[in-house]
Amino acid sequence: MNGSGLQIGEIATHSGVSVDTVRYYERFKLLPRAARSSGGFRIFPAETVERIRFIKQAQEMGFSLDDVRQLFSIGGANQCLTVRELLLKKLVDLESKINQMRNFKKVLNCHLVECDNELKAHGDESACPILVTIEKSK
Amino acid sequence: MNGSGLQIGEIATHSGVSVDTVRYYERFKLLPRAARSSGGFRIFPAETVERIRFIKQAQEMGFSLDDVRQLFSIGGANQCLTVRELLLKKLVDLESKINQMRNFKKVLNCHLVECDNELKAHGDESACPILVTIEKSK
DNA sequence: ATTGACTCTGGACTTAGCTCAAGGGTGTAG
DNA sequence: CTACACCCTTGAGCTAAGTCCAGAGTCAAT
Repeated sequence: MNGSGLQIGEIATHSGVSVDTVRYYERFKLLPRAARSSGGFRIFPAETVERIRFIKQAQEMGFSLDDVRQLFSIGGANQCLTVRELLLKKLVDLESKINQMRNFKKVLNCHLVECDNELKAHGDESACPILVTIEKSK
Repeated sequence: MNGSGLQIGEIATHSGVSVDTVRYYERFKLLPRAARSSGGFRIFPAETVERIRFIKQAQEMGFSLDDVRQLFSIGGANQCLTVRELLLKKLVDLESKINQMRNFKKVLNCHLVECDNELKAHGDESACPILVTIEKSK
């Protein structure tokens, strides 16, 4: 029963989420309501897999499902501006997040080095020096 | 009533969270149980503010409160290794996250440019080109 | 002694994003 | 025709990280 439509299970495994999640996304309008077989099974177009992957990626980047739906729910004219603003805002977020991360990475790295030195010097027995330092790290 | 102890409200405003959150953190063992006044009011040492800020920062970096508590809950010897592993894991996470973000930033930037061009070319009336492109973006 | 701002505890409620369960139907291979 | 994997809907439950509430007590100032 497979011209070029996929069942929910196939979609799920190919996109790396659970069938429940796929249904959830449909309910949540992140996916258009899928066509149904005569018996009521959902039949998805193959692109759905890509779409779900996109959703997941956006999510990782700090977009909420609501945000993503906004991106998708663009009808015709004029709303380009809305999308633009959303993207712009998220871009700024991403940039500052990246900077914060770089910083924090340094802090953690620093702790790691201390940790290693301590281990080398006194073995397992010594108290961890990280916590002392961690309190001071802005 | 202030030698060098702070009330919960002061802690809250100085560290930028709500009093409820401070109490929550105490219950959750992210803060040591605070001393109490004769009447039962919590009295915090000033460092608590820094500690809460650290928690918030770690959280931003993708640590869960549970992770943070692990960092804090180090007793004495030997657990240095545990902390080490946690930090190491988080560092790797951070790095891959940063890369993902760089990537996604490019994708979004690309969309923005298209969006702008479209607006310049056809004004508000044109359909947003982002969505077409977005579907294809891995 | 009264006011008004602040705090206490315990527990219920919230939001996002799933995840599970119950009870039943579908599709196909043997 | 029966087995078995898969699917359906509805609706409840879960986790994280708070947030809010009621009813009561505390503290400093007037």
